[in-house]
Amino acid sequence: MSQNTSDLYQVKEKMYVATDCIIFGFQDGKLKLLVFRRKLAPLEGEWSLIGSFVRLDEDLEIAGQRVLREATGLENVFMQQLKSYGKKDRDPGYRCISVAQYALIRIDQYDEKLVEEHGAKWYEIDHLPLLILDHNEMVHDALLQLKHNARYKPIGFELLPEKFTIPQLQSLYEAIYQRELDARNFRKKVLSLNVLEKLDEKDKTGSKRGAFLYKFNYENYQKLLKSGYIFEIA
Amino acid sequence: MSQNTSDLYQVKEKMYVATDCIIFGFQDGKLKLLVFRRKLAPLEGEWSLIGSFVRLDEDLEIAGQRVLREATGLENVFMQQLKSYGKKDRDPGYRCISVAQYALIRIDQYDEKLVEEHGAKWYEIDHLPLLILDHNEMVHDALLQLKHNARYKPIGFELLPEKFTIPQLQSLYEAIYQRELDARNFRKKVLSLNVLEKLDEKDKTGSKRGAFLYKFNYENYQKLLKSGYIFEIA
DNA sequence: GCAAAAGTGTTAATCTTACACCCATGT
DNA sequence: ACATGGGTGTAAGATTAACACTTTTGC
Repeated sequence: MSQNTSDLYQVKEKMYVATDCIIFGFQDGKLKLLVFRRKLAPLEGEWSLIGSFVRLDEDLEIAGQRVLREATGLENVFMQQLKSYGKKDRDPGYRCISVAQYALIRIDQYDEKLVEEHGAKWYEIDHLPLLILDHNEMVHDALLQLKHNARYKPIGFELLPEKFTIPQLQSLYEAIYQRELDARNFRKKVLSLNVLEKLDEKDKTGSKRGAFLYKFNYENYQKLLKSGYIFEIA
Repeated sequence: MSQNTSDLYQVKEKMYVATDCIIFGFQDGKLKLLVFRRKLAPLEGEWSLIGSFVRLDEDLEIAGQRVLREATGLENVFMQQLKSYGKKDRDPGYRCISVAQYALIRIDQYDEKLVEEHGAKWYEIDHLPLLILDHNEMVHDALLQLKHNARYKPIGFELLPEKFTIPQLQSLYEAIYQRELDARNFRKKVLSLNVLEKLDEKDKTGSKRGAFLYKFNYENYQKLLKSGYIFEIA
């Protein structure tokens, strides 16, 4: 009976639902995180992940895409739910639960300009500033998840340009795993999966000799999955 | 400017936050799910996961433990967050986001009685009834997660009694993975991890000869982790 | 011509898989 | 004595890990 009473009581208790975005990028061989100066009190001016309250008339996933669009101008970005943070006192102002979602975006000149306009900054993942609330915890959890997921799913490619070289891909994985990989074994492994399509172009930015460019072939990846073979890098 | 206006507007929009529990158990060689008859309109009497609104003054994790306690009488149960479900129209009555958490519990006679008192029923995982809302989707996602996590973390033991035999453990993993395992290879693998402590007792319920009982040794598991060796079963 | 990154194979070690018979005991 | 599940080892195949030199080209 006391249970029922309390249940009825609780029915009235709505709370704020926010979504915060952990935005990863890759540039100059470094894994980077996009952080923002908070624009509202309390904690105005502190470093923070970008986030927003979820609207009553929008799906959670849509809210994440909206936040990203409003903050960076980017659309159709790879995004995946991490987990929800719901400690009762995680936000000092009011009771608020936050659904963290992480995004992988391709940094290029265009993006960088947009980002600057929005007052944001890319930080190297191992030189992050102190973030508000539980945002550092979110980043930590997201990085663990990224390390894990990049290994078993081809999500790393979301961080690279459409055309990339094998050394670039290796450098990305080294940044994610935070350890060095053997170039010969790495090349052998990724090529053996048959999901990379070799192009007739070379990228000369990385060396005088130039390295061949590749594209990720999604159809071949689907075939790989159907064959029962397990995608795994490192 | 229109962004700012809408942001301010949105600040007022709270919503219901619920948590739903996917409760797994293991009995008679089968992986089972605990489902409940919904007690409130709408959809009263339909099969459902057990859940509750999260209270303003309780952590998300605590809410999960409370739900489980109220529904089954069990305390200190293994529980882990799955993900949050936030489609805007997932609940026809009102806007509500649900944080799904999955629990692993040891079924025994005592538990079964409690469960019955609460009007719940254990269903085999591959003969589930139709559940309300997006609950079947939650179960599906939880099962995928369980398959994955049981492989890399010693959470399977949460489903077994404190003392168990190797054949029981194998049967559990077969139920989770939904495929048969080779008895010799399985035994070799789990014993090689050095996290099982062999007891001087035998369990005779499974055969005339009886099988030795083992206990999971958490300290040894910690040592295994520190050694850098990767826990993996199958 | 030299510095700098791209590209290429082999071997040993490890891990995984497949597979068949004897053991202990209750009936 | 027999039926039932418990317990044991080995060999072939697959995967991983370690390792060094040649190629190309801009300067």
